[in-house]
Amino acid sequence: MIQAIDRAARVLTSLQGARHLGITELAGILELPPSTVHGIVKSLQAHGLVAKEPGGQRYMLGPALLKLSNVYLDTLDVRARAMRWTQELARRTGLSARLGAELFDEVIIIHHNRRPDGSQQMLETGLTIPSHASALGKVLLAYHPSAADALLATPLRSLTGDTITDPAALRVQFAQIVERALAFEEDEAVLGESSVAVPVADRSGTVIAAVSVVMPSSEWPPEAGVLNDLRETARNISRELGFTSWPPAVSPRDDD
Amino acid sequence: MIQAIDRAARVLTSLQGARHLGITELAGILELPPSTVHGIVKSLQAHGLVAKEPGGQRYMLGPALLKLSNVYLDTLDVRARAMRWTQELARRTGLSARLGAELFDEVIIIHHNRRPDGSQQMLETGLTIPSHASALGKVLLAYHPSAADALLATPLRSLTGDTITDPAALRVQFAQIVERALAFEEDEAVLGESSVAVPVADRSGTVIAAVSVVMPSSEWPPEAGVLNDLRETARNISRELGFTSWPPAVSPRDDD
DNA sequence: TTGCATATTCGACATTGTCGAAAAGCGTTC
DNA sequence: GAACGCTTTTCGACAATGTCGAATATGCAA
Repeated sequence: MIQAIDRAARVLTSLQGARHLGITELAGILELPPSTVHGIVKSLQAHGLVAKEPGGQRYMLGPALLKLSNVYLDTLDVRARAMRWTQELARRTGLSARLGAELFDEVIIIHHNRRPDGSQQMLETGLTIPSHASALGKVLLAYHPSAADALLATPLRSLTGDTITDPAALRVQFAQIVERALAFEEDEAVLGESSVAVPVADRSGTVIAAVSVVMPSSEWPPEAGVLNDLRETARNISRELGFTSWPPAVSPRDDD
Repeated sequence: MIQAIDRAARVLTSLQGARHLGITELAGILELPPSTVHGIVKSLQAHGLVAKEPGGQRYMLGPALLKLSNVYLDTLDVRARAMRWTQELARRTGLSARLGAELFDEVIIIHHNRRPDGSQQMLETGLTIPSHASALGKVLLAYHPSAADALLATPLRSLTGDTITDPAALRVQFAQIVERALAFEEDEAVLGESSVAVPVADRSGTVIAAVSVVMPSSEWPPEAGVLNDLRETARNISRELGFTSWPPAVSPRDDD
């Protein structure tokens, strides 16, 4: 691990949390001398990864990140394949559909279809949810034991009163998830919101993403038709990616 | 400029261009030994800025960029203020509206409202356009002379047959743009598409963004009403940002 | 204007990244 | 099915590079 790059990435992460920070504040967070931090920030700024806030002496994240992330989304094969299927899923179920991928101990939403009723809904692409509190995340963890082991070895944060933070309880769920290729979550991330998720596998059989539908907890549990639509969606996407032997199995991974 | 960070950023830029690259390919592009590149890529990967492509030995941009860029958009004060005004602009004019900011020699679209007719339109947020070929970009250059000087000192790329690549011609336009607080572009970026843009200034009077409406070239030129709506929009956003003495003037900048 | 806090510059030092060489994987060909 | 060639990955000595203290400049507040 190259120190300078590690520090640069930590600068970005700090700005991700705090939005606007001066050199001294950053130096405090990173426990480094201000002059060192200054050199790092200037280097990032030269590439547009960090920008000086207009009319201030503090720094914020830079526009180059937006361009990079746009290309990132374009690069994702799963996303391109999944889009038409999730749209159909949202249409058939009348619910909002999400496609999520693993980002360390969180799930990041890489595509989203609003529920068709047209109610005002925010743009969710790019949002992250702690894996243990979401159906998407539980799917990804269930099929990625080494990540699950690492996560369960740390204390888990509770987001609502209903978030499951007990490692043993989660392990039981993971086993059931793999067995049924289906994960649930009731009010565990957001009160009043529940979801169901299924795995998406690529040609090698590795689970690389998950699809979910989100519904008001008042409509819980989902009808059997919804579960079938969801399963079909994941199956269709996986098939497009070259995976045919549904359901997927837990596969050992390199993790490198 | 810290060398390691510069190299890391160049890795990201290379992946932005090529989507998928192996260590050897990257080493070729950056003109560095593969072992050096490997160290850099691994460091970026540890922070999710780069990821190994599923089932391959090449690398691509990573999901952490999406999270960072989402926070970037959230931190932009202009964007938050502008959204309701551009929506109104799109509604009144029946055209698609854009909000753009400077990213080196390009404009990056930080917000977008589709034209209300509901035709299928792609998501433009995050797209970049060479500044000299867009109305948004020409506004930003006209109010940022040092950037304009730097850009005009380099050869300009032609995107369509109508792209203006002559520095002298552009300088003439810049003068007119500042005078009228209005920039035009006819088929200069995309054939069949033309646009008009106006500056957005912050409390200090610095032009930090631009708003535009895009229309089919067949509807060119825009009616006076459109120009008025556009001007009003920019004025309202600027006022929300604390700038009152419309129109903005070219202001000297630190550029640091 | 003065004073304080923060950002920025500079340069000597030694920590840190670099890069050649060697090893390990992977895919492909014969 | 085994051996080749290509690419990725590991390792460690060297010196180039980043680091950080001190000094300076800048900006904000009183």
